[in-house]
Amino acid sequence: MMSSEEETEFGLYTDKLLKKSKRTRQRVDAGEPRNSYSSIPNFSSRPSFLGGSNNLYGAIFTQQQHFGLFGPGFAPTKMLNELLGRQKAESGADGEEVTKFDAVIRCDGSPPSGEQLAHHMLRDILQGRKHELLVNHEHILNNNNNETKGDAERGDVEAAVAMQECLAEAGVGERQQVDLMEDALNGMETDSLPSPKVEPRSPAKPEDAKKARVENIVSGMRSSPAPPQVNGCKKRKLYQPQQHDSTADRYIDDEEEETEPLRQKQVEKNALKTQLRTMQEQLAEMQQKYVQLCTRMEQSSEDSREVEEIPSDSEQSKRSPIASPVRSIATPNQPQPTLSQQVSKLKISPPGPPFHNGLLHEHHHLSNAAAMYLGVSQKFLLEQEARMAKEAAVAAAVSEAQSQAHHQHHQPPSKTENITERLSMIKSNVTPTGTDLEGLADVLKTEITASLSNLIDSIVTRFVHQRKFRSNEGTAAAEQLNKDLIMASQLLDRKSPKQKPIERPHAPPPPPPNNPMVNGHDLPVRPPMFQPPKPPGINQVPLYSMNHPFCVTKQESEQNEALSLVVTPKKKRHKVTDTRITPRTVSRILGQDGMGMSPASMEPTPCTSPRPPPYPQPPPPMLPVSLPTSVAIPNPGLHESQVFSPYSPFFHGPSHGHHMAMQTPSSPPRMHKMERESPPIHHPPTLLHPALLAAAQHGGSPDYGHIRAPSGGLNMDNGDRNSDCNSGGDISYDGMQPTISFLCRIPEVSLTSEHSSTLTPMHLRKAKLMFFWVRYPSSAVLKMYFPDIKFNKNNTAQLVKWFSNFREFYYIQMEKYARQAVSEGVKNADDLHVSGDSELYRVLNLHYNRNNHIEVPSSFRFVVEQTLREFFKAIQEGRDAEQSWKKSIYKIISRLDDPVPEYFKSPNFLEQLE
DNA sequence: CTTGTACCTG
DNA sequence: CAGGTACAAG
Repeated sequence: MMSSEEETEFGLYTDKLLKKSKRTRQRVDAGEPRNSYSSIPNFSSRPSFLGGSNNLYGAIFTQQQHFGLFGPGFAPTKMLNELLGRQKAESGADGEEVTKFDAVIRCDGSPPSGEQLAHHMLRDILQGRKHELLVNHEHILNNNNNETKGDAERGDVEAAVAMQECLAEAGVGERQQVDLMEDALNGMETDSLPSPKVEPRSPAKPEDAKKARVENIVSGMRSSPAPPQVNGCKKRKLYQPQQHDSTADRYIDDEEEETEPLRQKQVEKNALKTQLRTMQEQLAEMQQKYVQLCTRMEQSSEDSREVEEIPSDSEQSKRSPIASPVRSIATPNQPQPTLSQQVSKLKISPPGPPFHNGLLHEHHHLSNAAAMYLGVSQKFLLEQEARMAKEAAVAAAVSEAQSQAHHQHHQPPSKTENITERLSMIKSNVTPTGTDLEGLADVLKTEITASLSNLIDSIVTRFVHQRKFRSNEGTAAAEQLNKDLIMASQLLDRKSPKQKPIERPHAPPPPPPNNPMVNGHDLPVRPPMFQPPKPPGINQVPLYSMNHPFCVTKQESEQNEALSLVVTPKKKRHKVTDTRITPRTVSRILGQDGMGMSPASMEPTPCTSPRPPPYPQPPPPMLPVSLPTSVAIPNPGLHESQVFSPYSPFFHGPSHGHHMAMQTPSSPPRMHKMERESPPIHHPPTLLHPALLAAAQHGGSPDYGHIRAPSGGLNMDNGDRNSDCNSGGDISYDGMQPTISFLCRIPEVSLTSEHSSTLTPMHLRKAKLMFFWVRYPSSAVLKMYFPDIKFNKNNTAQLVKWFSNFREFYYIQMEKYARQAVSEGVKNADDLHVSGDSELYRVLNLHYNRNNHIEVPSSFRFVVEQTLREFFKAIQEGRDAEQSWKKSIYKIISRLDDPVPEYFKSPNFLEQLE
């Protein structure tokens, strides 16, 4: 069957080539049978795991697909929910939105007053009372007014002094709040306002003046026709313009949109500035609080564990660096630095010893996320300040009359009315002209809220996970099984991609507690990093928030391009460009040569099993047309061999060190004898990925301030609805929308997290890494390995296109180096070897694994070598003059696809690609 | 008509 | 890397 197929295939092709001389360019492989290489049953020359019985394994496959999807993260989610529910029941009448916080706080058993304070503060923030806090805090900052501190001192958390002050302030009566706020505003104007053009306040009747000022702020915020430029992201439409339009009309005054009163601008600026600053301070405080919580939880849960890392003393040293930036801001009687400076202080990511237990590591992780956020905010503020200054110069003509007109339109609030509430209310109804500022505020609010809740969720989840995991190592075995099944399914998928997914017949993995390990393969000795996958999305938000659009400012990042494309009415495919180096990678690369493996990568790397020597020898080099047909015959024996081959998770090869010849000598010979790798080593299979290990080791605190992470994950989420809907939705979107969509629609995007249809740069990286295993993945396989993507035609095509591009690059390189070898007089193709230090290899690695996220599987090197030899032979024989001479090579190479390691499906994997 | 691929171009 | 095209097969 195979041979006949070959003949017809080629015969047809050549016939058509002869017929159609019209097309000049040589079409090497157009119109190959659909997925002809990989979809042919048992086409692969590899031992066939599945034999011929597709149905049976198909069932397994589809079942395990869900298995893999839900994976270990499933149960924890449930547990979290249960925990939260229980805690809520216990907590009684507390607001619903604070349930999670309750759970968190009470995790350690005893909620001291400090945590109660934190609790209230969180609730305050969530409920929008932050304005009060902001203003009051500002009051503290400017006036060092400690009179109302009250019982804040009884808090037992010394690190949260600033927060406590803030909280204490928040506790004062409303009347006092009004005064405090007014004071704060005054102080703001006098102390922190760089521009002198402020209406001098009259000392005679301070009350009235202050009220008037407040009114000015209010009206100014409403009326300011700020240009739609936000943080340098040029002319993006702003957040929810329709909503603002509809509501704003009621407030638009006749004249107010014509000119911008400078003073109003300034006041507005100050108000927002203050708000932003305070929110950031609060965020920092929350971080701090979080650290404390982590520490407490750590202590409470560590009883039974060995307490190597964290003697209670180290807590102090660990907390202090975090608290210090906050204090530096909260410290009264200090000249207030500019807002951006303050933010930059906040941005300092807490150093401190690396903690290698999950919680503390998580703390670092999240703190970094928060730091990223702060960095984002800082950037915005810088730009905002710049813009404000410019506008101030432009709008030199201050129109007092206008501001007075505003006063008429908006009566001063009754005394009992909470000014801050009114502020917030008005803020939600500002005219579209002020939407840039407004959008910022909204985004900040949303983002902070979302980040906080996610932080907390994450903590709880981690905690629960740790608890559970310790008592239940059996999960490892389940994961192992899962992995194996996936491998099988992958092979199967290539052969019969048409399988329809079958509903998962039984419940997901979480094995019963106390279930001993089924087999001793996967020992619980996991590096901390690999906590059971978090419930989807728990960490997604922080991750995505790092890629906040604020980040992408002027630098025309490629991602910017994608975003702008989305904005344009014309529907375009998301351009997902990768390749920007992450901070961590920078340090890694700086430490070592470009190809050098990072220490992390030297860690046991499970699934990158070297190609086994007993591999069915590569097809007859000189006869590309006559492909081995034997593999077409289902061979049960091969099934066995596959199970126990190095590819199988159950295989345990020699356990000595594994050496990839990845060193990079100073002057690497492009090609040289390949040290046929000493016995292929296979490490005990784990789900641990080098990237994960790397993350665990480098997880400390990359300096996000220097180099921004690629702004991935920001592509418009509108892809959810499929392509056709995109164009319609795009118009109404604005620059803020991506963030909003990610942070506001947590239930949809984050908590369910899987199922954005947008391929992010992270996905691109992942796809590139996958290329090490598969050159010709079917779309079914691809879909399987991107479970977080809701596929439609567009993104499927995009993903397929990626691999097409990968191949293109790959073959170009191959041809290039093959020709070079020919020109250099290499005679025998067998003399060509590709080792880790080959230039070719380096080029490829740079392309597909630029940041050395993973250790390149030696199988890939083998494939490269084979490809190179094929090209070499073809060129040597002059076959390259023939039409479509590459086709045979492609065909050979297409059979060298390997199963992609299962951990590529892990949601964590994507995260670890940064 | 859809899918998959190669090829070329920007 | 994406757009676009030309193919060739289901």
